Amino acid sequence: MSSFQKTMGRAPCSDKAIVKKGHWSPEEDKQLKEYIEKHGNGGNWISLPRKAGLKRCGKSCRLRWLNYLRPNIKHGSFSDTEDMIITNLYTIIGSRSLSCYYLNHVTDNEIKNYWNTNLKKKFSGIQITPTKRRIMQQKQQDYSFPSSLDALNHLILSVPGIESLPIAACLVSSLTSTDSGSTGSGSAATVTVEPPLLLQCAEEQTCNYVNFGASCNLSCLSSHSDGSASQSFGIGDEAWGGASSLLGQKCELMPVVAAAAGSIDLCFDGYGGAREAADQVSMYYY
DNA sequence: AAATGATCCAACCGCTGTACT
DNA sequence: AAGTACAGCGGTTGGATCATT
Repeated sequence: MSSFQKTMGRAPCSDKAIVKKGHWSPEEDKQLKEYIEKHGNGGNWISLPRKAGLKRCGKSCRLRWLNYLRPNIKHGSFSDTEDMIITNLYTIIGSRSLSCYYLNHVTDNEIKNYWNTNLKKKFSGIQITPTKRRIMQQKQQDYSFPSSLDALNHLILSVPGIESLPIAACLVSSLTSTDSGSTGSGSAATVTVEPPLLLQCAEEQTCNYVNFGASCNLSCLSSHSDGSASQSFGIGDEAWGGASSLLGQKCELMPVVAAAAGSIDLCFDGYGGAREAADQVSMYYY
């Protein structure tokens, strides 16, 4: 290390005269792998490439090791369950690293790429504001679950008649209330769903919704793609009237929901009732 | 078979946070 | 308190590959 680097901070990672960029060759991979397996990184990635005889910067070596060379890294397609976990955690928490925690042997970079190339399009137009995310994270702590996923799974499984988790992708939509009424008072909040969160079904079919209200009350409704509700009933004292308003007036089925017609579609709304409707977030499972 | 456009994904960039001196 | 090294993150890039014409 030069005296400059020793006194003034990290070595530059962009010295093009010295540092090679771009894809790694098999020889470089072998060199890096053998060195790390023999010596470890020594707690110093910056000096590693020099010691290993590589014309790469330390950061590049670190990424190559973490994302590709280290043992037990999985590459390839994701299962439905993994898809669900990634979607949930990436959407709710906004963290790819947390997804890594649940999906052993999958790198954050791979999750990020998978999200960007496969899932992002699926959920385009759906946005979680920092405020909403903060509320959800707070609620997650309130429930004392290690993750939002656990909290969701727990709540879903607590519903009578649901004995296994659906193979699910999670859609998140924001609901806005046109009044500040409380479901607890018996008045039904009027809820509108803002496009393009709900999209038109390709063909008429019936989907079954289960809405998890803020007080774990349920509304189970069936609707047609034209928006009409053919059945509506509540479970519990405070069935969320807003849901029927939603289905009766505005509901248009999401393509992914429609694709799963016949199965139960779960709408989780556990992060606040009509009182907090402006910050509500619902998750639709199929 | 060749050209073109779309998609995928490894790698890079720039930034922030944290631990340490 | 300030500087340094490193980890980690989100965003982006560009080459490789695939699909379509």
